[in-house]
Amino acid sequence: MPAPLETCLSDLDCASSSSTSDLSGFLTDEEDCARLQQPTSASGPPMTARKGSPGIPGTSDTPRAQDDEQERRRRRGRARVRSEALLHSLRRSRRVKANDRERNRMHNLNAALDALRSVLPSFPDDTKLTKIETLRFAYNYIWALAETLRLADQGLPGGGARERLLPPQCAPCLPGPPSPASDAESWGSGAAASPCAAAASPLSDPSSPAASEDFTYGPGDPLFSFPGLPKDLLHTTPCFIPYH
DNA sequence: TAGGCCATCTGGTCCT
DNA sequence: AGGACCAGATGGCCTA
Repeated sequence: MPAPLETCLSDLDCASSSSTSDLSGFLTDEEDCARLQQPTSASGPPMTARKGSPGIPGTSDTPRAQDDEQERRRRRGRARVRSEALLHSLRRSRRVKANDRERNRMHNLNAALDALRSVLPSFPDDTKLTKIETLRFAYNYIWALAETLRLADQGLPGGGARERLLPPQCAPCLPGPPSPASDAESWGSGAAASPCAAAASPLSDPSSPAASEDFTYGPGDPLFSFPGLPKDLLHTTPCFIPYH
């Protein structure tokens, strides 16, 4: 694992050549490095030209002391350029990795949406639902299915109502193994993670959005046409997701 | 050509 | 600290 960014940068605060010698790989072009430190190196001798001993205190105005001071400035400048390059490189590397994760996450989300589309009734023209249409349609579809079950359980004896009323497209909602069309991993391993788990609850609940008068579906709305469901049910159910 | 949809990048925030 | 999640920005593609 790479060292934390802050650690790397604090290591670079020191301008000595020994502390930066292992970072030269981050700069691909030493010439660029030298160019970027213009303020102190515009016309000075090369770094290796340093000769003689460090300046003696009290003699900093001698030509040799001035050369040493210039050399120290140049080294600090080079170290700063290297540290900025390292910072940029590490930030860039983390950004690229984060972008990759984000891309994967969105791909997984799209795969889940595709799985959802696959268990929804398809339209005759096979038009692919957009994301928002898929979510609204699924919401309405689940609501209508559960409402159908509720009415069927009220009016029909025995437990056959489900099998008779559920359209074949909703096989994953029936008890038993999940449909091959749905990727079990996309929904998680637990039963609660199943898309069918969400279908059961909100419909008979008086507090459900279904009971709200706020939303109504428009006549002929294609997203409210469910094959296999009683028409009179569809024409009396409120749509609690606004559809424009 | 405007508007809708989408993929991707990005920085911020939250969570483990 | 690193990953997940989120929302905003941006640009490409398509269609009416």
